[in-house]
Amino acid sequence: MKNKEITIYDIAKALDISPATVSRGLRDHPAINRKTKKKIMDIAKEMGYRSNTFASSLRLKRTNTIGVIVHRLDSYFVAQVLAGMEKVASELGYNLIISQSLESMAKEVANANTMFNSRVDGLMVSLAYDTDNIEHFDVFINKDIPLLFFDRVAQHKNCPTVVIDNFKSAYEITTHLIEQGCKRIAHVTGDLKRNVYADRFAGYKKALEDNKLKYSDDLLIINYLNEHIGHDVDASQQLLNLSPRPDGVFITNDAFAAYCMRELRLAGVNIPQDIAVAGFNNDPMCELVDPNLTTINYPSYEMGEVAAKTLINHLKGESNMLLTDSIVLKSEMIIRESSLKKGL
Amino acid sequence: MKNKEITIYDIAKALDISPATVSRGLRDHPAINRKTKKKIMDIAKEMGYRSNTFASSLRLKRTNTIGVIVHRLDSYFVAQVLAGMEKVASELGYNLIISQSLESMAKEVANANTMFNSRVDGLMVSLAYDTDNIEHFDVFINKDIPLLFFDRVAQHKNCPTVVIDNFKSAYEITTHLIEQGCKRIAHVTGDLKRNVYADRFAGYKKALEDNKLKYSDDLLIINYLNEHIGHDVDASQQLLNLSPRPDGVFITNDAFAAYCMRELRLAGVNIPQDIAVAGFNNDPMCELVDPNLTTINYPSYEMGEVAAKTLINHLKGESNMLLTDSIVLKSEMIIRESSLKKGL
DNA sequence: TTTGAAAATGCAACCGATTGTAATTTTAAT
DNA sequence: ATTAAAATTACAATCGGTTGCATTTTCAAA
Repeated sequence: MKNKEITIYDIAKALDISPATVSRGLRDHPAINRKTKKKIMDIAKEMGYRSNTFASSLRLKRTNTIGVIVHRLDSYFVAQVLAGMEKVASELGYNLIISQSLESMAKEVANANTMFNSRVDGLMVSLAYDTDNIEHFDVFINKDIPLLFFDRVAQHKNCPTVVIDNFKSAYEITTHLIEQGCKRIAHVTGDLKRNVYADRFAGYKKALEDNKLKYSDDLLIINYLNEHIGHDVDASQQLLNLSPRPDGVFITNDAFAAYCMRELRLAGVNIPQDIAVAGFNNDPMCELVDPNLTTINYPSYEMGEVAAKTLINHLKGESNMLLTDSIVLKSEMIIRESSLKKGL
Repeated sequence: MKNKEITIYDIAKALDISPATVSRGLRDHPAINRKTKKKIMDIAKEMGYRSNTFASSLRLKRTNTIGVIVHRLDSYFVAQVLAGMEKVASELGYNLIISQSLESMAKEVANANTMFNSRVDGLMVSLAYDTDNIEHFDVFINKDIPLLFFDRVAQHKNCPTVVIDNFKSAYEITTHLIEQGCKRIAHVTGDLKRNVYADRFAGYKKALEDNKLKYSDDLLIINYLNEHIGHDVDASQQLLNLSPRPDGVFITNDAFAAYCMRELRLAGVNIPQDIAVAGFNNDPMCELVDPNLTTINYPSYEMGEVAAKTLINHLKGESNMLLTDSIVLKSEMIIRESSLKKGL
């Protein structure tokens, strides 16, 4: 008895009206009389009715569900973005299905397929570390399922992106290091296939140029930016082995910057006197490490909100996101001790 | 044209057989001839068929979807648990719907309702900070939708739990502090409504007793354990204001312990000489702060795997989780500098 | 009271996969 | 070649909500 689900047919029978009327009444259709609606609503609540989403989805061919693929859940930035997305989605009546690629393109492909088979109404993606082609998203494009990239984006027809100006932020923070007296600034970053890293690298390089500092390839250290990774020959060793040693370093990820700072200090390096350090993201960790980490604050929660809002407005037909190429959010530098060679 | 979905009827027509045979063939039903199956599979792939989950769910009354409610996504521990769950779930053909309560019971109730309306086949929950009754999960129990708690659990009829032995771990780490010479050990923890905090408190207290140290209520500091919270009168201030000052503190959350360590050091306290500090969880942050943080390692990924496996095996009828009261995973102390007053 | 338009409701088909049971075909034994 | 048993396949109803169109009801104007 307790497992009996109430359907619109049960309600129809109880009120001696047709299921069609019940259906319309529940969805506030204008053709249904006010009083009838009231009766339907009341008895629906009383009987504990809940709409069967499958029946509805089957008929309507939509799911009110949005897929999200992120590189990893275990990241302050990602968690914030998801929180923003979830808030907007739940307000607007959408569910979120979340999966992580764990920085692997193979898993990303698998996730995309799962999302496709789950028939999400739309998809939001931040690419994995090593994704070097995005054909696995073609199925969405081909079926006109709206697709949006955020943060780690790719150019793809009909796909708007939500990003920050990585070039500008990197330029700004590199300039800050230079202003603090750094003459030889290293750059630790991720695979340059990803826009975020490529753009930051470009900004870093431009700042050096504009300040007549020479760039050389040995200053560029490509790393997986994962602080949990094995402690073999890693970025911090490479930094220490540079000759002459750098007097500043711009690391495009706070968690990894924190890890590097620890290694540098273990090697007897003073921060910021010997080497000034700047990170990226404004992870709360910045204020927990010693010295506190200079970084770029990233509007992560807002990025999630904007992405979700854009996609859902498009789904609801309230705006056409295909007309948008990209949405760029504001970001800002936050100066802390790790870069202050000469004070503020 | 490109939006045309292939159904089993299309396949049936193409092969001039019945849809029923196609359905059975696709699902590898034993009554279907090997060759017929092959033909069906081949043409299905060729035509780009994908099963319509709604039609299937509507008919079968299940969704192959499991709900997860966590207190917050932005936590190393939670992210690890989710990763473990996701791995198991995707291997066994289940999708995950994830939502966060943000430590608010109201949001947890809303999430539970959403999950219920999404008709998840099962639900896994780690309770919010301030949840003080769990009636919002009754609907699941009443409909025989399996429910499982992990980490922050509650006693509820027919709900197995997956946990670690918080009492034992707390006892162990408190004893360690005592062995290091601490005589007056404070305890910073969360709301004692939550089992994890209550059990750890009990373990801490028992360790004091067994070592003839006296406990008094002023040593107990209840806090929201959120390192992002406002910097007003918080736990670290309370610690500093204790008189006499404690010489050790056991904080039940690494992120917050790191935050406290920073505040203590800013106040001129030497760690571990003046105050030894121990945390809980083995967040990677432990190795990034200075000094490195002594803690309890928590098998988070495995906890996710075990929880998901337990629930799914139950759903598949391969085992009956209702016979299980709780599954306790191993945890272990990791000693680092923050507690080593006298070395190892 | 009649009438016609507007408002409200009902009918019935449809969405696509599943499954008990009936019907057909194949296989093997007589 | 006959036939019963076994192996395959087909039929048709079902899951619950939605919607175009037909039908009925309401209500005000004639």
